[in-house]
Amino acid sequence: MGSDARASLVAKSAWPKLCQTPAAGEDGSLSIGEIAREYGVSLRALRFYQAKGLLAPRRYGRARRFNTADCERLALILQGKRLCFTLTEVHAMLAAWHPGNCTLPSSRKQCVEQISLLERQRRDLDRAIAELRRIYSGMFTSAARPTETA
Amino acid sequence: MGSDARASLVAKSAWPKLCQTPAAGEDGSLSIGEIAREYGVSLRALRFYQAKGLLAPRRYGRARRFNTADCERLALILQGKRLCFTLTEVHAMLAAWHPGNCTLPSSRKQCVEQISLLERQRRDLDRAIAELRRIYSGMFTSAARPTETA
DNA sequence: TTGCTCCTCACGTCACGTGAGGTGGC
DNA sequence: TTGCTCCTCACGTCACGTGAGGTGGC
Repeated sequence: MGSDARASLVAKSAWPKLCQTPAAGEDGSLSIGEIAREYGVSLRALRFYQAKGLLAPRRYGRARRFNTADCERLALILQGKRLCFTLTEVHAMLAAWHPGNCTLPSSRKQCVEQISLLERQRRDLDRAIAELRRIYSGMFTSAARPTETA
Repeated sequence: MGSDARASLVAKSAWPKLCQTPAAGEDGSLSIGEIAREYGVSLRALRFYQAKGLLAPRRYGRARRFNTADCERLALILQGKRLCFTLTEVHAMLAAWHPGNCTLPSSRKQCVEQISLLERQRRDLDRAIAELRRIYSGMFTSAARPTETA
């Protein structure tokens, strides 16, 4: 292991032109695989968030490196998704976001409107569940044993 | 109006080769515009359901005509959507559906599984709403007036 | 040479929305 | 000629999933 570490240092002191990837944990940054595991998201999702301008990891050659600020942004993105905001909305909120703010939605209006949107969705869900339960019950009454529901 | 109706009858008795569209209501069938208005769906949605094999209206030339059976199928499709089934699921349920059955899901298993899916979604919605309310409340305590929530 | 991790296209999914450009009968 | 209704492509939206084909270091 000791000779391996030394070999790594040697390689670092003579960085090749096309591959300047820091070794894992060397500068506290994470590879795409590491941040994916850490936050429970797919590699594809991370690349997609970057393509949409939500994340902007550093590049070392072609490889991505996510630092602490990137991790914080990802946490905010995932909070936004949990709260059912679209990525377009998350993008706008991140643009208006300032350090020290630990939650994504920054205005009362955003909260109120999202709450009423989600409450409407919940009512639709409640109706669907109630209708499914009625149908389920009807399957017993219309079946061979008409007294089963009694 | 009388002469209009007669003209329509004349036209019917000498149907042109490329346009055999029956006049509105003449055979009880509906044009795409009529069924769209009747059921509150878009023309695009109706064409999409047809492309997916969920509807199969008759053709008179290029125009579509929806008869009573098509209307019944559309009602079932819309019920399936209200119950949050995917169109793929609706397609399979329609294939297994037999006349006299007035609801779409035909097995208890389908009902039970859909109910548990929707209940899971409702729990996620509940959590999101609760989190948004906490954030909203926090905006008052962390703002200029710290006693506002008391 | 094999295995692992990373990369970039690029098409697929889901349920349509939205033009574009054309037809047909009053 | 205008207005209405219908038509067929075909690309756009949303948030990724899923290969395909290639690279780089151990």
